[in-house]
Amino acid sequence: MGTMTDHRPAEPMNWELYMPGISIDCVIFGYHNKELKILILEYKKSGIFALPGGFLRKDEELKDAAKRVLFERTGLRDIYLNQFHTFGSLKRGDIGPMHTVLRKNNMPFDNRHFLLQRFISVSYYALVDFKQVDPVADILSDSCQWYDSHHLPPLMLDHHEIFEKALEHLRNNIDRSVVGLNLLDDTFTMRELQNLYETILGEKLNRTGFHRKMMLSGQLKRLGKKKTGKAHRSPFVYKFTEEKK
Amino acid sequence: MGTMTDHRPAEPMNWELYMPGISIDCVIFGYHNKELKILILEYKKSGIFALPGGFLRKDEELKDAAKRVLFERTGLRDIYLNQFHTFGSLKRGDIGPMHTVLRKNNMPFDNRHFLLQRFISVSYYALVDFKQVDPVADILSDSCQWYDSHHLPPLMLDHHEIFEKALEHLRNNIDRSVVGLNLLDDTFTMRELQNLYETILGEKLNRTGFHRKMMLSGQLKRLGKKKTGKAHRSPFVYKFTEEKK
DNA sequence: CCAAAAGTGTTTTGGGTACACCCATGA
DNA sequence: TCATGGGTGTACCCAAAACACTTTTGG
Repeated sequence: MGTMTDHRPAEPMNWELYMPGISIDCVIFGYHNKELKILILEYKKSGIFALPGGFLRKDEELKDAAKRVLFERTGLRDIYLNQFHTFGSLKRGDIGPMHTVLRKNNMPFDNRHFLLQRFISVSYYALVDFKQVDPVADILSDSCQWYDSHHLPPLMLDHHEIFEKALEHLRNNIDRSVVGLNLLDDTFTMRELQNLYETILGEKLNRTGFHRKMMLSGQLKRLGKKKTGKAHRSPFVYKFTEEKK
Repeated sequence: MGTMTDHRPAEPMNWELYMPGISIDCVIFGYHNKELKILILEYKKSGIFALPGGFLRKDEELKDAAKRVLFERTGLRDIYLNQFHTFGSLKRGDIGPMHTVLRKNNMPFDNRHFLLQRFISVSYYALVDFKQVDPVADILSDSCQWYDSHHLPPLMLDHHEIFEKALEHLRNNIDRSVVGLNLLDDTFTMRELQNLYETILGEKLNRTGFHRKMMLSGQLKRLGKKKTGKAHRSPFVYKFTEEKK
């Protein structure tokens, strides 16, 4: 769509309401066509790509801020959000890119502008339903869209490092979380679930072993058969016993 | 000892050099007499207990800041330091305790004092050699000492929650790190190493299984026998093959 | 010789992988 | 009936746990 909805800030931000020097960045994972997708936004007219991020309000819990940022960028609420690291590299203090953004947008600023300071980034990752996301650009960015994780545009500052660390955490925690819950349809075949796991982990898994492990985990409930129209036995479809978050 | 050494700041801090709103807290684990110890400092004349913490200089890498803070509080360098979480609860904005500290110390301040703002805390944990630590109080605190992790004093703000999360991370990562390297003497018996693991994990471990696993890990080198003076076979002593950090 | 703790060999178990085989389906 | 992919039983491997046994030491 691209239309501005009322919950998303259309007015210039009042920087006084925000904690200086602290940003929140989100690595938002989606899944489509056996590809792991990441949500990336592009700043207006500048050709600068970045993870969707935001800032911490002075009266706001850190976790709430992450949820709000995610909501403002994707319209999604109550998503599984995981804080995984805080980045504080001095390279983050490179004001070049943001300088460009402000200049290209004819926004007045001096060197003490809120956006031109050093930030440390408290970073979260989220798994969201690819199909339910309506990426909408905000006042500073003119595009917000999914990129295949293998073909990301060059990202500003250390955002690529942030993405890599998020992926590392996602891979390490894949067994402890119900990964498919937000990344697949309500019902899915075992092969579809396995494809998702293989995409995230970046490696092939044993088919029968995967099948057995998933069934023994108790996370799955088997429903009826699915007609594929293909020349082979029709697979069962499954759903997660846990409710969608 | 308690004497001020030259590397520790004796002068009032120049708050201009520091990032506002960002603190660094360290959960420093030691080990002694089958007890897990935590380093806690007490603010002068106020009866307020806190984790040793500090602030991030504007020109400083986050990780370097954590190392510096640890150094200033314990005199230890180059310790295994692990960032595990960033805490941002609004309760952290409770200025009561710090207000008390400043007042009791007759330090001039107004409500915009650096220490009286909301902080988010980037938190690290470290494993240090109990015996090599010379806890020295700094300008704001009048004691800095080890506490048994089961008998901590009431800690300010959310510091107890920080400690609990650090312990959780320590337990989860115990297999992936050479836990005893800084927590035991240079040489130790297998039983002493097992005692350490059991103390950290808070549960009994199988003796023979532990023995075998440790030997197979390749982390240990067996040295000579140790005379215990007890009425039983004398154990071997071991050391880590990896160098002390 | 006994008790206590250390060290080690043997057995059992359980999870993971590999492989074989059957099943269902449409061409 | 063949090819294809889904589901399941069986065999095997390896690491961890459980157990038994021996060794060493001081009393």
